[in-house]
Amino acid sequence: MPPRKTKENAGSPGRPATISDVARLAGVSVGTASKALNGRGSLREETRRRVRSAADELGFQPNTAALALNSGRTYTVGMITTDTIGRFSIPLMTGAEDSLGAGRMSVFLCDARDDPIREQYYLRTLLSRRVDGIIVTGRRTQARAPIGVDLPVPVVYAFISSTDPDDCSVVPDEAGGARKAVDHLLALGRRRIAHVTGPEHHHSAAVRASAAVGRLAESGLDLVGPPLFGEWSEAWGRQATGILLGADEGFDAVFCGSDQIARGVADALRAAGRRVPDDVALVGFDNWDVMALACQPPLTSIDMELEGLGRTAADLLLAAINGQPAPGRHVSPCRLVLRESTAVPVRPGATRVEQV
Amino acid sequence: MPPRKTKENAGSPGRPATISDVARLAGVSVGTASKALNGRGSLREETRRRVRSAADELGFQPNTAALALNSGRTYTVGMITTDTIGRFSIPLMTGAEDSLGAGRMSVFLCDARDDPIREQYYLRTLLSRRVDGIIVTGRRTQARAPIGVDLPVPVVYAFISSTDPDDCSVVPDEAGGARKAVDHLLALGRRRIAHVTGPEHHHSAAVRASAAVGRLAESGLDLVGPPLFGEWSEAWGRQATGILLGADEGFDAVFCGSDQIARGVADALRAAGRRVPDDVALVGFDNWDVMALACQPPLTSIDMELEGLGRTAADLLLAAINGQPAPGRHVSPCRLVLRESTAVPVRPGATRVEQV
DNA sequence: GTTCTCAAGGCAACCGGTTTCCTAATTTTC
DNA sequence: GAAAATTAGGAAACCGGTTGCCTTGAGAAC
Repeated sequence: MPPRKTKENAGSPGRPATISDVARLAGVSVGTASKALNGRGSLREETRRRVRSAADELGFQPNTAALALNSGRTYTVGMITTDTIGRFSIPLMTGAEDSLGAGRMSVFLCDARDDPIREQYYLRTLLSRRVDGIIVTGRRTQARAPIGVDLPVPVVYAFISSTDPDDCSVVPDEAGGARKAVDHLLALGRRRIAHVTGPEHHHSAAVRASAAVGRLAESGLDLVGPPLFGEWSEAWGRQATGILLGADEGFDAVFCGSDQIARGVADALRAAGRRVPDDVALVGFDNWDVMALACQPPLTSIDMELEGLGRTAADLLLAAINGQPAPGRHVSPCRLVLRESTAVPVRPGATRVEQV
Repeated sequence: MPPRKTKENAGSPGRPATISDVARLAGVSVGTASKALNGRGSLREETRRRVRSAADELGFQPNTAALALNSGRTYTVGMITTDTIGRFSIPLMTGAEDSLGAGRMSVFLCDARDDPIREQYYLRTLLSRRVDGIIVTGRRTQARAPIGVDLPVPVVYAFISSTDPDDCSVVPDEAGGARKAVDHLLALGRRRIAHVTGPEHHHSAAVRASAAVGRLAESGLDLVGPPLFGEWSEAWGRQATGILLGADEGFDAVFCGSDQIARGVADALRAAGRRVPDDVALVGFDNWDVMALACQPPLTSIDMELEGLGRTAADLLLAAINGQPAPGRHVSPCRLVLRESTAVPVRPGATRVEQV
């Protein structure tokens, strides 16, 4: 007795069933089979049923290459991370993939590793595969040269942006996030705020620092000392704390350019006997759970909502594919996430208000 | 004057050039154009040149859907992460993508988010797209039910493994890694070793713990106290350290089930006045740079070489696609990475030997 | 009984390539 | 100078679907 073919393995693992197989089994022509399966043409209900059950029996799945060939659409998009896939790319990818999957699009993943040659190679590959659109992401928010000019498909930049203002980019409002951090500290009554952040030449560090300085100026205040530019590391956070503690000026809050730096600051403050948040309130940036939650105490931080950013980018791309492009920079707000590093000590009768 | 068409934007952004366009421009038939571009048939060198330059001028890239249709191969593989894309998936994906890209394969990314429905949906999608193969990854090393039976394409499981021993799986040798950690501590002369790790029901925690216990037993030693099962968090590391310090037995080393736990242990030890590595040597697991390097002191750890694992998985998949399947579990070794948390204090005349 | 109408479904072109087979032109051979 | 051999390149089938158009047959209208 030959092996019984079930619905699941029918035709497998040999060659996947084609519509000709279905048509033959149902006793109709391929054209009719196609119409039956897609609800086109005028067919008897009984015929449609026969074709459908034949398709089921064979486990028929239309070959998307064939569909692509005559629809001109592949229902496929490319996602190029210009630098290595990392902590920032993941939520972006997850969000984008989420929206695209809902639109029945599949995603080609391309990791260009900061190599322009790889990038162009992937671009050619994607175009050759006739993707319906491309999402470009990266680790840095700094604007970059467009990935190509006059491309035959729409492109959306997510997190990073394109230097061409007519390209569609979706970026987090880092400056707004920095202002929210400062506003929060001011609302807590802190007036002597220091800023420790990453390299001065790093776009995010520069933007966040100048936004923080700007907001303080609006309140007639100055930062305690200049912004301390260094590395995006805990070690730098610890080191910078030493600098702050050694200076003449006192401080009652530190706004950090990243959660890693903030955590280094927290550790160094604790080692020096300063209490967080009582003596020094602390705000980080990124809301990276691994850092923010493990920090002692857990860290108030600015969340760039990257997953939402990825979803927005995907939605804009889908719209562009459908002929509704939305060129330009789309700035999406950051969110302040409150934790104990800025918690106001609970006083009887006081109500804790979350501000966003 | 009409916009000058350059080599880059020729034909764009309208419709991408087809081989018919190339043929027409070169004044030959499509068949001849195809032969010229692929080095087939017998053509005059001058004709080939004419066709090639026409293709260049139009920026011609063959439509891969058409290629797929008559070669039966799509040069495409699917990568399904059964649970959310995370810290472990990234190096796996990077490694796999690396090997696959070298084989001119493109990668479809599918994030199943621990949802069996999504997983099956993605599987159907991939099969409909006629991928040449599938890589299944996940966050946990525990064996899982096969993603499908009698699939028409080869499947390789990476990091996770399939419960079907005939499926091809590539997994890290976690037990071997744990033994390397214990061996290292023993070689340093430590005899009173404790173990702090994740949840008891978590496969990795169980495997690593029992391998550590087993290796100690081979040396006639016991763990200090039972393995401390808890969470994969720094907080648990700190808490477990409290338990260890409160117990009667002394300890001179802690092997931790993860770098996060190890870092919690390091912080708690320091807070309690114990020196690392002088009083207590510390080994982590995962070699997660963010944790291992920021730890004070930097953490000796076990690296599962996930990127290599991803590459291996991809290589095995490519081999299977080319008719050379290698069924079964493929175990790949872990590597001990030495850092200061187990550094032997430098004595004059002593040479530091790295052991792997 | 003849013509008209309409439903049902087959035929074939098409999407963009590759490849096989065949023809026409040129060169070689005697 | 005619036959054979070789070369260059065109025509068409094919991959797996979709779709417009045409054919067929049955029932309705006259």
